[in-house]
Amino acid sequence: MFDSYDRKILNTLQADGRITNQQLAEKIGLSSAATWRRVKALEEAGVIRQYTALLDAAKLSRGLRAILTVSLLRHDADSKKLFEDTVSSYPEVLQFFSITGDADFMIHVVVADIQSYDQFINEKIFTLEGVGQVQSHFALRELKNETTLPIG
Amino acid sequence: MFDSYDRKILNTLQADGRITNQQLAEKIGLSSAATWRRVKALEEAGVIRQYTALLDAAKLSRGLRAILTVSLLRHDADSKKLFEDTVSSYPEVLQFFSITGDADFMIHVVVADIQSYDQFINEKIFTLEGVGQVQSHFALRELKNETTLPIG
DNA sequence: GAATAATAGAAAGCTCATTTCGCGATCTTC
DNA sequence: GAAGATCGCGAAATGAGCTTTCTATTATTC
Repeated sequence: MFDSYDRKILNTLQADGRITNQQLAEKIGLSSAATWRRVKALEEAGVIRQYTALLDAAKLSRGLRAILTVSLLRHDADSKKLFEDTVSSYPEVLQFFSITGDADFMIHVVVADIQSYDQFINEKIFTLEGVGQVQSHFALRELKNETTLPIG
Repeated sequence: MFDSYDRKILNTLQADGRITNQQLAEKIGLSSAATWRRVKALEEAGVIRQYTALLDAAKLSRGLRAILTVSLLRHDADSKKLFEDTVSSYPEVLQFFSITGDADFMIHVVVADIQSYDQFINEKIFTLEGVGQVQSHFALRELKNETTLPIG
């Protein structure tokens, strides 16, 4: 599917999304034209979803990271859909998964401080219809926080 | 701390990390020279940590996302440090937090399939010294998976 | 309200992106 | 194993964008 050049391109772009095409070409050992065509093909195929700037949450007053697990009281399609759409729309929510295990959902939230968190959970979670068990965990330390997928 | 121009720059670069400086300048309403200086200052200050390409995990045979919670049997500094350094070094581990609650750590892992996960947890987690309770949750659906911080 | 410090924009030179073209390697079909 | 097709490469040219320097303008401080 992907050859060694593609893998090098993907790894390099994960490490530096703003590298110039020429530098990328030199790094992987192809001409700049060939490199450019491969990058465009990877974007076209959706392998590269997006380019983004990763920011420092603490420097932007978003120092508190919380992980919530939530169970719903009812599991009919409508209740679930409403819950999913509403939670997805919250900007404080960075990750939101439906998961296996005791809880139904895991929500990853970034806010300024514990006061903001209190406000978030009271106004934006507990007010939702059909919310059952909710557990909050706070990140004490970020030992690793990456987006870089290992490319095999 | 940050004025309206800085916030616009950060939001725009989060949405498109490879936008040209000229397009960015036009979008936020400053000259390209002024915009360029602000972007460099934000990079210098570490507000912008990194530019990266976000890839599609499924298209790269990394279709299984698991969340583990782990407790350690001993909590002396050396045991913890060894555990933290080792787990951080695993490429399958994208996020790794020390958290509040029953468990000590939360680990976010991306692998190809359930066989790879079995291999990962048996060879790379259970083999570590002092690992106690481990719980695995699997992501059934990714309802939201972003890196975009809300800028206030 | 004058002095000082920041910050803006214009212009210019330099770098880079993107396209077009032709070549060579590899695969397919007979 | 030869003819044709296909694919992907690199060279070169053009247009677009980056980065710096210089000057003007706008805030800030006393």
